[in-house]
Amino acid sequence: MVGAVTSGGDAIARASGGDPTWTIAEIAAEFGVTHRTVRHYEELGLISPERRGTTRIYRRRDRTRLNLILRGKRLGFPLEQVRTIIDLYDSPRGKASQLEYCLAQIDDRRADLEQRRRDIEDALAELDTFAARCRDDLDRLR
Amino acid sequence: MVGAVTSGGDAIARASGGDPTWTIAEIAAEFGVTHRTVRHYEELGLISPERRGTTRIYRRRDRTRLNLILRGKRLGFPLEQVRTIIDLYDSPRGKASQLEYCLAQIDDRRADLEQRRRDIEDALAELDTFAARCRDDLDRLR
DNA sequence: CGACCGCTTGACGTTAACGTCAACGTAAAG
DNA sequence: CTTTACGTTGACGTTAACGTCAAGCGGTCG
Repeated sequence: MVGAVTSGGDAIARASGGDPTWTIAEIAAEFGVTHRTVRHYEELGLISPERRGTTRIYRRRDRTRLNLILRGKRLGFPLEQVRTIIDLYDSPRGKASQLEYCLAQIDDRRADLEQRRRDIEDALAELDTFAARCRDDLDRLR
Repeated sequence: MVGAVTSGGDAIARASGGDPTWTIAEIAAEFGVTHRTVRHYEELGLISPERRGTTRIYRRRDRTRLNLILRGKRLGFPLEQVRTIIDLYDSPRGKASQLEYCLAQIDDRRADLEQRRRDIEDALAELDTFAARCRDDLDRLR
């Protein structure tokens, strides 16, 4: 075994010289999903790990994407929409027209996220007033 | 036609004396969903409109619930989870034990919503730095 | 009175996001 | 060299959230 490994039950970095890689099982376990889920994301083109022969090899880039995907899911975005934002993040931005398109897309996403933020603020505010009423009622019962 | 109606293409309040009611078509149109969707929510027990004979009659209470449902959907909550929060809002709160249960539930929901808010803040922050980089690149192209 | 409109119920279809199962390859371990 | 563990490709199953007919009922308009 080579290389300084921080260990601790985590997935272990392979390829002593290069950057660390992970197997599908390690990735799945670490992100709290099944290997089927990971494969599903690949089928949809959300991630595209390298192959050593037929075996999938995951790198940092894939982990970054998985984080984006799972956050998107927590936020309730459909995977297709998650794809558009991932594609946005590594779309070609060489030409001015492409950059302007990116900026436009970003504005769209911003608007969407801010709508959700408002919804969340509203929901939290309602919960708070409801909780206050509950506490009042509880106090009055004593 | 009786009663002060603000009109304007909106659904019109019926039942001159009592409180306003709406048909399923009006409700659906106003909330931007299909009547099938409204019926689906009823099948899941999320709303339970009155009946005049066989026809559904929607009141303010149903509209409140529909607002909760649709906001829950925008936030990506499954309808079953939406139901739990709706049920929470009009659950019995006469006894202290019930009020304490409510407060506990509220804390759960709060935690969930705050996680989502963090996710959204993160996503917005990333979008912002990405947008800044895009604008930089764009400036440098001139 | 017939036609039409809106409402209702039932039942089957569809899409997204996986779950699950079978069958196979391969590489290290006994 | 066989067993065992992990990985891979299909392919079909499942659940949620509706969509989409089909068929029937009840008022009202001409």
